[in-house]
Amino acid sequence: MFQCAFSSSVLQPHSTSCLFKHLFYHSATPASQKQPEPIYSKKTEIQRQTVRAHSVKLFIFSALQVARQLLLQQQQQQQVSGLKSPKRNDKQPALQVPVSVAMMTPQVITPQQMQQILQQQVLSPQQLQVLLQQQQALMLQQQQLQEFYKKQQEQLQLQLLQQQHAGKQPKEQQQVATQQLAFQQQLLQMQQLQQQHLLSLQRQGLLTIQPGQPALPLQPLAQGMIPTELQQLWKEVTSAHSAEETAGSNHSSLDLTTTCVSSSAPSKTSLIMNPHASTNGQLSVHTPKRESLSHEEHPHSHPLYGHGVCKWPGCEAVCEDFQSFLKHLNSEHALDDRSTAQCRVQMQVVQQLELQLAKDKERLQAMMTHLHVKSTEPKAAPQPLNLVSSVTLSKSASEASPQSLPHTPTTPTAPITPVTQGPSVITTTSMHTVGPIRRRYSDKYNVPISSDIAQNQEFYKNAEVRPPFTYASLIRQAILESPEKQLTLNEIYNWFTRMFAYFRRNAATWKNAVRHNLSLHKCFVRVENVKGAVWTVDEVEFQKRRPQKISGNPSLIKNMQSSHAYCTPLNAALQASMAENSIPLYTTASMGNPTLGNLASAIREELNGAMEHTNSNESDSSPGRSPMQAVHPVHVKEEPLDPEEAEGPLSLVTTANHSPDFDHDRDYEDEPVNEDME
DNA sequence: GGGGTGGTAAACAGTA
DNA sequence: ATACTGTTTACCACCC
Repeated sequence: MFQCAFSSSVLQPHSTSCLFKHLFYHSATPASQKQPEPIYSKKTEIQRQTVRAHSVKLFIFSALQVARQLLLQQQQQQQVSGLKSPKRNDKQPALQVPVSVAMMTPQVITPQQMQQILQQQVLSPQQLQVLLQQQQALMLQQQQLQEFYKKQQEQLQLQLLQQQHAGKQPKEQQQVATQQLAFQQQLLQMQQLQQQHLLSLQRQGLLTIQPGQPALPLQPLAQGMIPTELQQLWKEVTSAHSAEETAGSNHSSLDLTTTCVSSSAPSKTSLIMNPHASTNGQLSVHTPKRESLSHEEHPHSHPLYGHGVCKWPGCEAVCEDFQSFLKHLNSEHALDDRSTAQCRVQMQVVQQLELQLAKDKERLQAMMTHLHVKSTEPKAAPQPLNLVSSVTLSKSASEASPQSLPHTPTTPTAPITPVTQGPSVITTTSMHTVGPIRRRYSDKYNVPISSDIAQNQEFYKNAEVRPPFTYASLIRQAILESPEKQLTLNEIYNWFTRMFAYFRRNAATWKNAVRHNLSLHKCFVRVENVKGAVWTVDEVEFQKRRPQKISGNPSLIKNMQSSHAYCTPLNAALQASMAENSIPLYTTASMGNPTLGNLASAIREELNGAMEHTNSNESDSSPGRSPMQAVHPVHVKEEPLDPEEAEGPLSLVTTANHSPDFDHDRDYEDEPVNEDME
């Protein structure tokens, strides 16, 4: 603002280019890109402490207007009294001096003037302090610049004199001309930059310029520029800059002049995100000047304008052409509290999105790192199963997506069935639990392993989620999924690693557990084969122990038995059962709405076994085909991962809501009825 | 509190 | 000798 470039700058210009770079930097560099350089770190600090609020900004701006009037008088006095050296004024082209002086004499306010300001405008002590500090800095700066320009002028003068004395030396002439031209160009650039800020001010409503008013003099420098005009321009520039910086002080990426893509409608904020505006700061280069100049080349390049519609969030006003759009933008979306609030909202939105993006990136990186590590695991454990697992892993890696991570249970690849993913999606730490898990939730709560694995196949493959099933259930599933319904120990290992990312680590532990279970449970039968020993499943023995679990919920069994239709009653029973058992992991709060169908499948699967134990022959749910009819100890499943084919209970689920068909019942019905009645 | 179940660790033996 | 396979035991935890 008035503190801008010249205010506290300690610039020691050693060349005109340096000077103008400095100016250009302050005028063209968006607030979002500005780094707290020493030049104006003090300034920014003051800004942050004093002029952060918009109201304060406007207030100071008004004060600046007063100061500007005083400065105009001062400037005139300076011109009259001859601030410059008479020598320079003598032969120097008249146009250069005033311009340069104007350039070098920004709103330097004397303490007396400040007092006048105080008399006219009520300034708070803080504001006054700011102004005084600025004033001092400005005076310093002015002196430096004047000295600098003196030297420049003298140098030019000397060169001109040399030319005159030495006659026409085309080379030197050309050099001087080049210098002057460069200088003029730089000044012209400055004018353009000032014009940018004028336009910016216009857009922000801080400066009112009539359309027909030649407020943006673009005359060549040779035509001269009234110092007061330049001074005014400069003040506008600095004021505009202060506005920008003040507004941007809250957030590094906020540039009120350009990046205000905020949304008045919170629900639309994420959708309105302009891809161009999301470049975070790059748009800030899109200054009004460039708009005014470049939109003639690219008439519709404004990020807030497209397809004849104002893209200001929540606006969508139709603007026939770019000019009308600009008019609309300046009138409807001027710098006011509303727009500022919208920008702040958008700022927060962007912040959130950036945060989210950062998290997702980090997550992706972690996934890739993890998968990469896993892919190298076979080297450490050169086993056939690991080879297979590595192959599977590569596939999984290619399919891996951040959504598959357990942190994002709502994502597509995450387990669709909240029931089955309940224990899996709680936390990451829970998934990586190495210690003993005393209960396998799905086993306990009768979740069908086949359907769970089938539906959450990708999830289990990619996420190190411990499957909520006992080793016995998993082993059995692995064996039943095999074409021959028999697997070697190594093949079981292989299945574990292939199907579950969790079992790609701590191999010694879980393999020991697998062996332990194979030996411990009578349901696993070791069969000597030609190639060696294979393991099979004795479903009878396996089912013997399962009814125990559901026996704890006789009401559910009763409900099931009395139900002829599986849809609603089953779901109701399931919910009731959940309520009774107070299964926290299956609550909607933690996992979203559970898929009742899948829950029903869980119950159905378990009920198949339970009911077989209680009243297997009265399985009313399958009038045409009792579960026993579908029994086949070795059921070949070519597509074990297909939910419809993987296991009966799932089929029950999927079909139960449509028709009580048990064509696919083949899981627990495998065991003979007689043995179920045991 | 006891029994059943499940997970983990470990020892041990046999085998390739 | 080593790794794998298979058995067994022990301990602990959870649930009923």
